[in-house]
Amino acid sequence: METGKMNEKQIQIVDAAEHLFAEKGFHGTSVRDIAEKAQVNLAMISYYFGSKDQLLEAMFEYKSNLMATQLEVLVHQSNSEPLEIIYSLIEHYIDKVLQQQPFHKIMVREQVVPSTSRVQELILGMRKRNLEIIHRVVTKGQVEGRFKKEIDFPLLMTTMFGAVNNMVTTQYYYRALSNLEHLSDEEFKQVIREKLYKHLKEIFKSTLTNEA
Amino acid sequence: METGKMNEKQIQIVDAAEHLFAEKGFHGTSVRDIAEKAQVNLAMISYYFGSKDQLLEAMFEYKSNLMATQLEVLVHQSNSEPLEIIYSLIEHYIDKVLQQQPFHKIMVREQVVPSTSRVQELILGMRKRNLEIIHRVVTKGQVEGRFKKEIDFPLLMTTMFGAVNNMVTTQYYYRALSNLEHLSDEEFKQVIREKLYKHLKEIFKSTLTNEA
Amino acid sequence: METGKMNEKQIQIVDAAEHLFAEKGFHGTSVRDIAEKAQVNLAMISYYFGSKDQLLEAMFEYKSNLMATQLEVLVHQSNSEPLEIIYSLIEHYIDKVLQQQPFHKIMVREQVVPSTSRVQELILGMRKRNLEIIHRVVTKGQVEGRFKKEIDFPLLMTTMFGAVNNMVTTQYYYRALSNLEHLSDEEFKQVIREKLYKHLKEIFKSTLTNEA
Amino acid sequence: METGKMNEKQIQIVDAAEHLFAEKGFHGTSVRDIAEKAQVNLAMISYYFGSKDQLLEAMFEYKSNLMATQLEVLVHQSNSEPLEIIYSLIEHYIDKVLQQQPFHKIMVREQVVPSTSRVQELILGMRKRNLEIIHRVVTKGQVEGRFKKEIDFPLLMTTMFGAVNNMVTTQYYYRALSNLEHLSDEEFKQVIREKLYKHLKEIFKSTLTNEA
DNA sequence: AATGAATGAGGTTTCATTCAT
DNA sequence: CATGAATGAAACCTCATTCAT
Repeated sequence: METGKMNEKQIQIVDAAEHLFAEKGFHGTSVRDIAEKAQVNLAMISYYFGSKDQLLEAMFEYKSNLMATQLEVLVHQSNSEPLEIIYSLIEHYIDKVLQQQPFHKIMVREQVVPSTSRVQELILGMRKRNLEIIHRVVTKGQVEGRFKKEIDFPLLMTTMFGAVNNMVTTQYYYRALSNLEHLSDEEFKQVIREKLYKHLKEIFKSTLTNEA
Repeated sequence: METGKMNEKQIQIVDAAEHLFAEKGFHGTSVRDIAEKAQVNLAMISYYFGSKDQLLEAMFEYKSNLMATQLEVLVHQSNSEPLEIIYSLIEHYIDKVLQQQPFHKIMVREQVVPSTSRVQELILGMRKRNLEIIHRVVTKGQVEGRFKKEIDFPLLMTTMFGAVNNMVTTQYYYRALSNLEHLSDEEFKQVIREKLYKHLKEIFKSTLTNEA
Repeated sequence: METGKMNEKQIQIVDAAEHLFAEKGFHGTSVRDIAEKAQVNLAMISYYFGSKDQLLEAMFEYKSNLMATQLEVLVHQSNSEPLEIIYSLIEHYIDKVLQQQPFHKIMVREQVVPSTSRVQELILGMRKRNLEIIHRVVTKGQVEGRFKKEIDFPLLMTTMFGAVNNMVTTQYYYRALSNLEHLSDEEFKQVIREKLYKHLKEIFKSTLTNEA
Repeated sequence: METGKMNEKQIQIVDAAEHLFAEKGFHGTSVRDIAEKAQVNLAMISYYFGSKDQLLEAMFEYKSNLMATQLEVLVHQSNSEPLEIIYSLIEHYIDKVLQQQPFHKIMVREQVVPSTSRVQELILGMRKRNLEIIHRVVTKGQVEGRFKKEIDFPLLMTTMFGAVNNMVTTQYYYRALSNLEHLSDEEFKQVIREKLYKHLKEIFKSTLTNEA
């Protein structure tokens, strides 16, 4: 399945699958469910994607391509301070996740298993790419003397990924515990976006620099 | 299923299920798999737990009780500074998660869906309990003038839960990215324990206090 | 399983089974249901009766003995006219069925299959005995010149059995169609008892004799 | 399941199920048995009917429609005497039952329980329809002064249903008791058809009219 | 290119029964 | 004598996939 070569029906299917996998998990979703939600003939899924597994793979190929595009641009465009670049990367990541919530829920579930499937390869690839990009910026900051010398990037990334993913996957709890049930979904999304911006920036700042 | 009233066979089953659910997900695991792994007759699972769903519930009841015990003790025993108490709570939480890794992987998966099942109730309950405990300590710190006045507890908790859970569920990636494959599982566990201790303490410190 | 040698627990079981078989059929009832209704340990059913099948057999032995007792007496005691004897036999049969409704419902279900099980043997035996008794009376009536010469007893019996059984098994429909829902169960029972008395006597009279 | 829209495979299944349910009862028959007898894949039964219960329902919808067709015609076509119309209705009913013996055996079993399932609804519907039709004819006879004024239709119907059903379900006994084992099945069917014709006509005549 | 029909495999659960005590 | 624990067999159903058209 070559990326970007999906026709309308295929996208319908992937979209339906995305929401269902996010909600009920891969195994908890039947191809029948997907066909129904996508308003597509049951056999079309095998016809287009070969199998349910391959549908998931295609989805990851498709989505990971959609996501990994502009990071490079972000880094190179800005000539500002390393911390500012980091900030914009953080914002970018949070935005992406909040835009692609269902897909991230799927990732949270599927990354649990360290199997060597195509899907895990893709996740690892995404992680690596993200890590390298931020690594370069951080190194730059270190060279410039603005960042600490000893920094555990993977751990910092884990913190960011973990905090954001946890917020997305457990927003229901967060909403209840913060008494934000009166907000619309969109308003609530804005609230957590801003909160995550601020919070993660502070964490990165205090972890990377010596400033308070 | 009353908690703490499990016999040996029941514990065998729950243990087997725990590992399989963690690895392959709830729907990805068949009761046959569980019976096989637990070396128990297939029908015994229904016999003891009624159904696969109820087995999961029983597991959550059982485990959540195992986990929620000593937090209170920790808080009340120590008469030291609020930050020290917080630190010990953080350590305690990290220890628990690292000890109960399979169970936490299950939680990560199952907490995704905001349904109103018994399981989600239990997760919410655990979260609430944890939140209240830390809330009290933080409030104490605020009253004593040691902590900032404006603190978003749920967000801070989300960060801790997220970072730790993400580390646990994606340790495979972390290990690869940090070039720690040469360590034994146990050594690696020690490493991330210490890293998480330090890292989260710093985050809490910088978030709660005005110190660097 | 010798008849009449049942202890209290066994009778409890048979009673429970009787009602459940009547309501849900033999196969539709599980031994668990029976044990529960009889408030008896599950294993006791196999223990006392050997198997579910044998429980049914024991029930039939027990019940058929209970039922077949006084018919002979009825015939011999009365020296009155044949038609009067027939009448009292009809009444006796109707009374028995109305008293033993659950058991008759079971019979209606179980007599459907012409297998050669012990149960069907018992049903056939009961039928034969009943037939012989009425046959003797009818023959007497014929000899005395009061009854027609050509009479199809089995058909007449079938009519009686069929009408009464159908009334018992479908009393729900009859009650609805006759607008008798306002009556209590006991009152309704009295009503259909009297109706069946009268109706069947008329049928027997017009079938057996030349009178209007 | 829309009536009359069954394809060949579906009819195969329903036919197989009909015979098995008649012989062994609904619960005594497994879907495996049905699939085997219908020479059809096991999964097709769920595929076409959803479940075993729904298969029974579909069967009842299908059969009850097959049966309820020409009664009206019978009544309206004949301009003859009420009693003659009644006679033709009786014959029609007996013919139907003898043609559809397996289905009637199922009805006898299933009508026992006064639950509010779809199946019982359908049985009640059939009964009501039949009752209304004969009711109109009887009323006509009463208006014309040919029939008695006080007649219990439901009871008379019960007698007819009961006698015919009992004959069908217990024909094995009847055959043995009447020494008709030497006849072929078809011959035996003819015999009981004629016997039931004659017998039920006499019963209706003597019940409805004042003639001998 | 697209699909309605069909299916083999495997899912969970319930069953009647037995066994050790 | 009685029973809680255990089990093999079979129940019904759903699954992902394929095939003929």
